[in-house]
Amino acid sequence: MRDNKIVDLHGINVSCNECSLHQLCLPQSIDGAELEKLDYIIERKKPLKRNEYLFQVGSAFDSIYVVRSGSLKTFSPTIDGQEQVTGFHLPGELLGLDAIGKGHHPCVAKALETTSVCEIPFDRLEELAQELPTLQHQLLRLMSKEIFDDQELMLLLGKKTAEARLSAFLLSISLRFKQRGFSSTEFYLSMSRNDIANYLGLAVETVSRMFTRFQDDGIITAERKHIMIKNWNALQQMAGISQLSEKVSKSSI
Amino acid sequence: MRDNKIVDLHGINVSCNECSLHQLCLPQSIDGAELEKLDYIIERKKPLKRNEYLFQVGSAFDSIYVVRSGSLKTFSPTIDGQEQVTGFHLPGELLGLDAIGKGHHPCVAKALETTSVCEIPFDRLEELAQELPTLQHQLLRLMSKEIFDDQELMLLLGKKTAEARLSAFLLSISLRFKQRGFSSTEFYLSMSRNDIANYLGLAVETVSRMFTRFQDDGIITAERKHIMIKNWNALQQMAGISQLSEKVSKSSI
DNA sequence: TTATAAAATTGACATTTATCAACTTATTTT
DNA sequence: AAAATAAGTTGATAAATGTCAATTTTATAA
Repeated sequence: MRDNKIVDLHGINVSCNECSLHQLCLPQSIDGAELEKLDYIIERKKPLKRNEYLFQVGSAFDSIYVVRSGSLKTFSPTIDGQEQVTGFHLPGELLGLDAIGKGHHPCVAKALETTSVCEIPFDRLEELAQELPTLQHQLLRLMSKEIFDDQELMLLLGKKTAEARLSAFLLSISLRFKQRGFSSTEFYLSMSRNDIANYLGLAVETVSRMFTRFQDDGIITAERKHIMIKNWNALQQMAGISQLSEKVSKSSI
Repeated sequence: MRDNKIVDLHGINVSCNECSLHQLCLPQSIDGAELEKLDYIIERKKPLKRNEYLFQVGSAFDSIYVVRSGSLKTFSPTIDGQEQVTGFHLPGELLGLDAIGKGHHPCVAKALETTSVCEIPFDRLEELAQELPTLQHQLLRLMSKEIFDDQELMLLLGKKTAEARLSAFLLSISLRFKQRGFSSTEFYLSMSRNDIANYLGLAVETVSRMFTRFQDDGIITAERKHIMIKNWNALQQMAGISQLSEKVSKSSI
C-alpha cells in the first residue's frame, strides 16, 4: 500500500498555491518562498482506489495526510475480529495526527471511493515549523481543531437515542461539506449504512429505519447515498445540540 | 473564576523539576536552563474548590492547563438547558487544547473535587517552542496523544450495549490511573453516577444497575465512589476492545 | 445534632432498539 | 446479459434500556 509511486496528477504539477483546499490546510498562513519550501516536501501520491488502504494498524508513522478528493474511513479491529469505525475523512481533513505520539498508526485508513491525498513527511514538517513561526502556529491550530472536532463527535455519540445520533451525524456531515464550499443541503454519503451504524453504535436496521422515518416525515430525502436535507430545523431539534451550527460556522480555521 | 491570585502552594515554590508529573508533562524533554525558562512562564493558581470553574464556554483562550491534583469534568450545554459531559480530567492530563483554534473555550471545565492546576500561557509557550525544538516536539506529541485518547473514547462510545460502555469506561479510568503511578485495581471515582451516565449516553438508573450487576458477578466491588477491580479479564471481555490495554501500556508519552 | 437536600439504588412498566429472517434492490463478476 | 454477491429495506419478536415512582443512603446546611 505504501509503495505507491509519487505522480504528478493528470500530468500537471499540483502546487499548494493552486489547491482549492489551501485555506483549510497548512499553507494557509505562509506565502512566497516559504510556501515553496512546504510545497517541496509534500508528496502527492497516486490516487487510492475504493477499498485500498492508506495505512494499516501498527504501520510506522512518518507522515500525516490531507485528503484532496474522495474520502476515507478509519477503524480499529475489535476483539471479535470485527471493525469499529472511528471516523470519516472528507476533503481538506487531516489523517494520521493520532499517530505522532506513538510512532505507529493506531487505526486503519481505507478509501471509501477513489481518493487522492497529499502526504506530508512529519519530520520535515517539524523542521520547517521550527523555522517558520506561522507554520508552527497553523500546525498547532489544526491539531487543536482536530481535538475540537473529536469532542464534537463525542457529543454526538453521547446522545441516547438513535434519532438524535443519526440527525446529529447528518448535520455534522452537512456542515463539513459546507465548510469546504460544497452544498450543505444536498450531498452524497460515500460510506455504507453499515459504516454509519457501526460508527454510531447502532444496528444497520435501526439506521435504515431512521432514514425511512426521516424521509416519511419530510425532513430529508434519501435515495441510497444521495441525501437532501429538507428541514434543517427539525434535524437540529432532534439532534438536541444547541450550538452545533454556530460553532462550526464561526470556525475560522 | 479567572481572577484567582497566583500563589506558591503551601508556601513552597513548586517547580517542574520537583513535580511528580514531570514525565507526563511538557518539561519531559528539556532540562537545565531550558527547563527554567519553561518553569518561569508557568503559573500555579490557587486550588479550585469542588464545583468551581476553571473556564466557561466562550471565555477567551489564553492558556492551557495541566491537572496537578484532583480532577475536573468538561461539558457543553445542550439545547434543552442540560449539560452533556465530554470528558474527565485526571492528574497529568491537559485541558484547553480544544480552544487553540477558535480562541475561546468550547466547553465548561468544573472541578469535581479540590483541584490544583498549572496554567501555561499559550503565546509564551509557542514562543518557547519556537526556540526549543524538543519542546515543540513534545507539545506536538502531547496534542497527538490527546487526539489518540479522544479516539479511544469514541471507540468506547461507539459500543452498543450499556455493559460494554461501562466496562470500557472503568478500564479506561483504571489505565489512566496506572499511567500516573496510581493503583489500577483500586481507585476513587470523583464523578457522580449521573456524570458517568451522561458521559456514556445512558440513564443513571442503567449505570447504577450495571454497577450492582458487575458487583454481583464478582467483577468489581463498588462502594459508592470507591472501586476495586476484581476480574480484569472479564471487564476486558465485556468491553470487547482487543488492544485497549496493550495500546496504553505501550504508550511512551 | 437535626433538618434538608442531593445522590444512588431498586422495582414496575413502557419504549426503544437489537436480532433474526425474508426479501428487494443495487453492484459486481463471469 | 446473466449470475452471483453485496447492500439496503422491512417485518416480527425478544431483549435491553429509558422512564416514572418510591425508597434508602449520603452529603450539606441550619
